[in-house]
Amino acid sequence: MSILSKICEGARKCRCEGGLDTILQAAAIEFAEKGYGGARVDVIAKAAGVNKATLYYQIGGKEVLYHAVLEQCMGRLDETLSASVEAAEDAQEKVHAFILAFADHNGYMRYVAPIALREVASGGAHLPDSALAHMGHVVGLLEATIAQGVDEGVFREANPMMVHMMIVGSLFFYAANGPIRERVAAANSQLADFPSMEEAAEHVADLVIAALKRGDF
Amino acid sequence: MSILSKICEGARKCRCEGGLDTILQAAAIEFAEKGYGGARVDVIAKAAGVNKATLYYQIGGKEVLYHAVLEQCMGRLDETLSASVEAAEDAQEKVHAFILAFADHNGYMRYVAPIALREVASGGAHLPDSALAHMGHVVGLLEATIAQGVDEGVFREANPMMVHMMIVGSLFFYAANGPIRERVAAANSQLADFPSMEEAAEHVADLVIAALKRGDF
Amino acid sequence: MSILSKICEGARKCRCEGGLDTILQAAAIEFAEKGYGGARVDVIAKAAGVNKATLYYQIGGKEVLYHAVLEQCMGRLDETLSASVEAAEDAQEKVHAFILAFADHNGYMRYVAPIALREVASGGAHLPDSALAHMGHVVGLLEATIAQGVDEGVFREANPMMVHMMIVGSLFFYAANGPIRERVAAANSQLADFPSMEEAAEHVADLVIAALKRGDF
Amino acid sequence: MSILSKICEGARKCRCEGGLDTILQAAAIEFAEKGYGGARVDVIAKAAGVNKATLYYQIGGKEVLYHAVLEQCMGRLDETLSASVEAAEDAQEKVHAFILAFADHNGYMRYVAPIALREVASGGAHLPDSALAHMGHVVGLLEATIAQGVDEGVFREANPMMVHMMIVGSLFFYAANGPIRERVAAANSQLADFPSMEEAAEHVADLVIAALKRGDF
DNA sequence: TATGAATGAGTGTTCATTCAT
DNA sequence: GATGAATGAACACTCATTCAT
Repeated sequence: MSILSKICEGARKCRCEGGLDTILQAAAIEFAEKGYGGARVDVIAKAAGVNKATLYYQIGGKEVLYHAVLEQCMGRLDETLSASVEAAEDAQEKVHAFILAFADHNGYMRYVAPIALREVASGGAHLPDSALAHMGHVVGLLEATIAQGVDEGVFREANPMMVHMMIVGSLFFYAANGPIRERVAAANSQLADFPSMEEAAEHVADLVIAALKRGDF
Repeated sequence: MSILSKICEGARKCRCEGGLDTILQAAAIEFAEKGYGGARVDVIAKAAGVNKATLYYQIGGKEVLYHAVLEQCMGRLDETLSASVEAAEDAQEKVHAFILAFADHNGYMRYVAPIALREVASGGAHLPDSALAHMGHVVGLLEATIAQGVDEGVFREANPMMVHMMIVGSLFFYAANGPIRERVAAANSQLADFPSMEEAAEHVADLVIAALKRGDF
Repeated sequence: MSILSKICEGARKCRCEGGLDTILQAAAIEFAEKGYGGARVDVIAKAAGVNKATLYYQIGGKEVLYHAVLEQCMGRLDETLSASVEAAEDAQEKVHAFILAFADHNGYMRYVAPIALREVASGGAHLPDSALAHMGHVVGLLEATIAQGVDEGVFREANPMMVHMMIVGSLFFYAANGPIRERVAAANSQLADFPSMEEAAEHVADLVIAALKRGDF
Repeated sequence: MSILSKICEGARKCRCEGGLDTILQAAAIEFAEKGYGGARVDVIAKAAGVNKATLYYQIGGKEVLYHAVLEQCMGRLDETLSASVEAAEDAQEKVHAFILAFADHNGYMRYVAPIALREVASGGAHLPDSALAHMGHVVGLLEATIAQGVDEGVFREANPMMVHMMIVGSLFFYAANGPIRERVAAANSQLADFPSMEEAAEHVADLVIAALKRGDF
């Protein structure tokens, strides 16, 4: 059973303002900003408007909280992507839909990107298996889509993991990079003009689709 | 004046085993693994084989240490890339050289990638201007190379920042992703076969060069 | 609002042995013995029988603790003196009461004197305004009493600050000087016989009253 | 042998800028301002313009340094007072000379007063016997002077230690109290007018002489 | 269920002192 | 004799976690 389910399980009726979700959201923001090691449980509790002891009572500790956040993020991402891909018809559209849905992600990207980048940076030190399963499922989506494209005769064979890395790496990086990009641009006005997240996603889509057609992976 | 120079300035000769560089290396590893907030000065000192007070005498504090690490990383990266690009002739070769040099980076990639990913994740919260300058210079390299390619008639106009994000995001992500990739693969044997860092870099190079030719940025 | 009130404010109920007052007392003793710079928070916590973290939770830090001690000392002194002076009838009796009450001070003198001497020595470096207000009030008491004496025709005009310095300086000094006095006396038996604190206060009272009558200030 | 002599002894030829006296002066200022516990050896060394290790080589440690400072202060005070008293003729003049010389003390009062107040506050915890001997000698001076006054028929019998406390306490306190006095006065303009150190000393002299005549000690 | 209070184990940093040259 | 570098032992303060109600 996943961590989130365990937390939400049965009798745990959280009467606190906003319930468990408020806590998870506050935690996501804090973990995104400071990383696991730099995040403070006090800060999360205060931001969520609950007593620290209540947080412990409801969730169980810093690590459990972090796992729950990761799982929720990955789960929602998985859902969103699955739905988007399923809604598209042919392989090329599916890839396009995957990339755009990923880049948008209902606005969650704002804290999912930093958390994911940090998680990658730590080699997945805190990544629970349940989150990993979602990741595997997403790569599986891509795999199936590529296979479909090969069947359709539009794509060549490609390593789905490699394609995934390319998409995800670029987009997470671009999503989180805003503040730094602006500082670089402030120092060099020639670089001051960069695309929005959505435009960037379109570029990535063009690139990836072209590469899939050419067999560059 | 840069932080590193300030630290090294004048006669401050470190008699400890291996000198300042040992400390910086140990710090790089610790910061890479745990992030700024999770890194412990004690651990760095012990790994470097120096007394914690010596570290403070030589460097001055956790934040200064982190800045020095960042600066050294970025500086070396800047140097390596500049040299590689300069050694190549035409624009296409320059881009190829840039990407491969970036991916290799004398083995430093192992801790540069995690540090960079975390720094991006925190919005550059701890990024000193001197490190930023190196980043700007690297983007400038790419800008000049693209312009040269346009002159040569092989590339179309492209936003250099966007190109940079694409390359750097993918490669840092791929470089740091090893452990997670393996866990995903362990759970799904169909995904078990992925390219080495060098091969991945070649893929990225192919992709980027093709996109520059087509004008996909 | 004063520091002490801030600390005691609202529901912060100290469940530890003896409550906040035990901590303040332990702190007073440590600060009296070692001074601000030499006092150790660990020692205070241990002496008060509370965990160091509890002390921080309840009070907030070394400087706040010191301020709270100062404020409590000055506040109690102010109260005691005000009451004693008010209880006396004519000006001469008031001065006498002031001096004797000051010297006794419910046994608090033991640590108030050292703390005050050190505070004076540091030029009031750590003296909070709230403590200063109490001091001002005490000098005001003296001022009013002298004015009353002038009205009564028993005293001549005098600088109240000067009178205050004289009384307070002598008595604090005498109160704290016990151990040194004894060492001097041990080396020179002719000096071995000195008055008790109460007798000393009587001497000071005689002196000061005589001087006020003659107009020596 | 006294600490100072031991330090200055024989072969120790201090080549550093200003020699031992610069160090002692810097130390006196630091100890006066921060107290023993709050004083920092680094600060003293830097203020004296010598290397910290040199200070240790020449003097031997924080406590020895403090003892040396105390001894020098007390020694100079003893000398000054002895000379002043000896130069006066009758007992009343001697007391007057004693008090004025004490208050002036060649400008050393500025740091002698704080140091002495703190030393008293700590019960003489760091007071070396050699410094105590000087104190005993000074009290002896007063004793002899009072005896002379009794012989001359102008004074009555008095406890010399008590007289000493009175004089020294008031004057040290007044000397060090400047900054606090001004803060009190700033808050209550009626108290804003106080005598100079010299005038204060005259007041004290009047008081003490009158008391000695009346037999108030 | 919810929470103010309490705490053991750190955490970055400083200090008096010593070492090696 | 003089000094830059090195260090063990603190030191003020914090944190994740638990307790008592």
